[in-house]
Amino acid sequence: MNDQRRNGQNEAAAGGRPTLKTIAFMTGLGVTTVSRALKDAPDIGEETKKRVQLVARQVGYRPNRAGVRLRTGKTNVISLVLNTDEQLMGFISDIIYGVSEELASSSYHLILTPYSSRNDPMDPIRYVVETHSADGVIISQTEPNDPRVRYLTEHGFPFATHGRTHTGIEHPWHDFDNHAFAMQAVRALVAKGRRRLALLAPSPKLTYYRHMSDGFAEGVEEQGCAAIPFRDAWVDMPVEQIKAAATALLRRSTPPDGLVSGSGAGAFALVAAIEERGLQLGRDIDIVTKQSTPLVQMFRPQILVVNEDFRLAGRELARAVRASIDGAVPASLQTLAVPDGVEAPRP
Amino acid sequence: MNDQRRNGQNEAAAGGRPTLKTIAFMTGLGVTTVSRALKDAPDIGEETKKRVQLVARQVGYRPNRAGVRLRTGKTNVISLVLNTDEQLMGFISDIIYGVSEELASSSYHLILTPYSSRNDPMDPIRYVVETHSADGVIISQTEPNDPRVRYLTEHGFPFATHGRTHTGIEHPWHDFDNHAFAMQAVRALVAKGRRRLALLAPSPKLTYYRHMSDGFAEGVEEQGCAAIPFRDAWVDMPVEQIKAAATALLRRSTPPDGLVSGSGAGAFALVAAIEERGLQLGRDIDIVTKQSTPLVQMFRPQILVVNEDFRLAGRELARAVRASIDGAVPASLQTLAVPDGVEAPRP
DNA sequence: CTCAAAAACTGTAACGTTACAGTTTCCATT
DNA sequence: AATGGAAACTGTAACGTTACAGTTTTTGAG
Repeated sequence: MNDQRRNGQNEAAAGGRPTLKTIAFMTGLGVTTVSRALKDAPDIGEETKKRVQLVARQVGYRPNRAGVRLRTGKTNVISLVLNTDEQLMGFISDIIYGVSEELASSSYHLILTPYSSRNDPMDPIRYVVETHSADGVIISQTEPNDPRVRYLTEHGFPFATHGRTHTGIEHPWHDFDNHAFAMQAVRALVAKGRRRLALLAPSPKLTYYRHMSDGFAEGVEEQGCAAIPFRDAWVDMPVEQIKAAATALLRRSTPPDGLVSGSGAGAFALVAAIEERGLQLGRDIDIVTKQSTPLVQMFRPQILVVNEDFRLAGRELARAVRASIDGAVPASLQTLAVPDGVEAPRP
Repeated sequence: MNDQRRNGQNEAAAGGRPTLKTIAFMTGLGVTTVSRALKDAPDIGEETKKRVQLVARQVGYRPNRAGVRLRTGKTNVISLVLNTDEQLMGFISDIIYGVSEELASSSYHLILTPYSSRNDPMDPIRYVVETHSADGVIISQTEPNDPRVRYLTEHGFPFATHGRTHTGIEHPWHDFDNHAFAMQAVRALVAKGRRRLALLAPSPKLTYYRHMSDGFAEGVEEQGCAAIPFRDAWVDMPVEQIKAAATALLRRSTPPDGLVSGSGAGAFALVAAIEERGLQLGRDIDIVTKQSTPLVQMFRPQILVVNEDFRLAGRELARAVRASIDGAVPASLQTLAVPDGVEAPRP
């Protein structure tokens, strides 16, 4: 009698989506048992586990995220922190897709935490940590002495960065080997007979500026050719400005005959400046550029390209934060994508 | 005595982040009163509200999302459903940024729900509805008879679409006026003396294929010029294929002298095909293209462009879902972005 | 001064989950 | 037959919030 009344209350659950209570009622087990059976706990009988899991599947049980989160504190969310000011960062979508791919088979949801350069880049980081709105974060545009890395480390908050730092902190990261890229680029240009090279590098405040510049310098030294400074132009500025700077560069008394572009978009600006000046790609001058989509290459087959796989970056970053959340040591979560080499001009 | 012991228990809250209990303890009020004071309920005294809100600010109180979500069922999340197969959908990042901008000032978080064309596009939609992992969804790549729109409507689940449908269902949407775009493009080309026009349209399965094609046809009729079919090529296929199709088109006995491209990336393929054929842009042939970044235009100043603002689209979509969640009627949540007109070639 | 009604405030329960501390059942030893 | 212990299962409480149904206090009318 008493039991019947108790069970009667459970019928309430029949209305919405199934909960542990629903399954407990259907199997005649306790809620705790059901919970433990579903997570394959050792103190539940094999027979029972099978039965519970079967019923759970039949009724389409999905754990209520709010319940889990409230009880355990685990959000099952990974936050990707993005700077929304970037205009030409088309590859960002590839990173996002890569992260998504990796998280698809997990229980994690991906949330985007945007910020504008007009505000403090620390704001979104502090927000996530303070409100614990995610279990881990992915950040990009890392700087040599990145305060976000310090903050996250100090707070023991799991994260992974796209790009390394010089903080002296061992933290999870994924990076493209821009040093190798620049060296390969220089070698390829020299092999084509170019002797006066210039590099369109990223903004000096970013870590990979150093890597790319150093690689370039090392390549130039190794090959014994001339490096012509590409002043006041970075890959992350508006293409019009890059083009203007490139035009100025080409007007010098000793213009470069080989250019290296640190981004796919930058290459367009360089090509535009070159052709406007009446020079011919492949004859008067050559370009090696990074590319993430075959846009430039299809357009100007003479261009030399090195592929950078941003989907891979997204996957690696997601994997790294996930492992970091699970307690892996940072030093084991650092991956460097080595470029395949310079792709020859298309026929 | 009894009271003292009770309050003593509250000290536990001092450890982590502040909760309603913390504020209740600090102000000597009940938890309920604090909760109501913070949401400006009418049955709380002005004096008390001020005091509570002050303390809340001082201790940096932020409502626990899991608590709210568990109790009220509201997730404070909006899901953006994305097809991760698209390679060249660089503008997707602009939509994302637009959505972010609009949600930044609200309590909503943005979560990304990806899917691959290899699976059923309904999967992510069903997932969100069944698990109630968001309060509303934004979907793109709408088709005339989109099953997702039917499903969401039937389930009374708030959503907004990027692109209209022909379902006969009044639902929230934002769209770019591709009909107007195509007509403007035709007029601009005719004004330049072009008489044989071809359109690089989107995939026929998408709703806006109709809009753009109809606009093109109407323009051609109005201007009394010839429409040359652009066979087997759509803006959403790999650029190499577009280029190949364009090359074939230009080899016809009566090739077009004016091209309309439904996407910025497509324009690159067209320019490549044109120049490879030895034709000169602005002299032998003209192109009108949609663009979201000034890449093409900077590169080939002769090109005619119509701007499409994807950030705006993101903002409008976010606004629409939000309003839809708040119960606004769908018919009031439909916005059409009318193109500014064709931008003249740059000097 | 009384009393009704309005204003201001509060305790309890519940959302769905899991950690913890049991309790019951069953079996192998003595 | 008693007993110790392992195996299998369960109830309670708590995470932080809010709806609901109160209770206390204040106010104003008579």
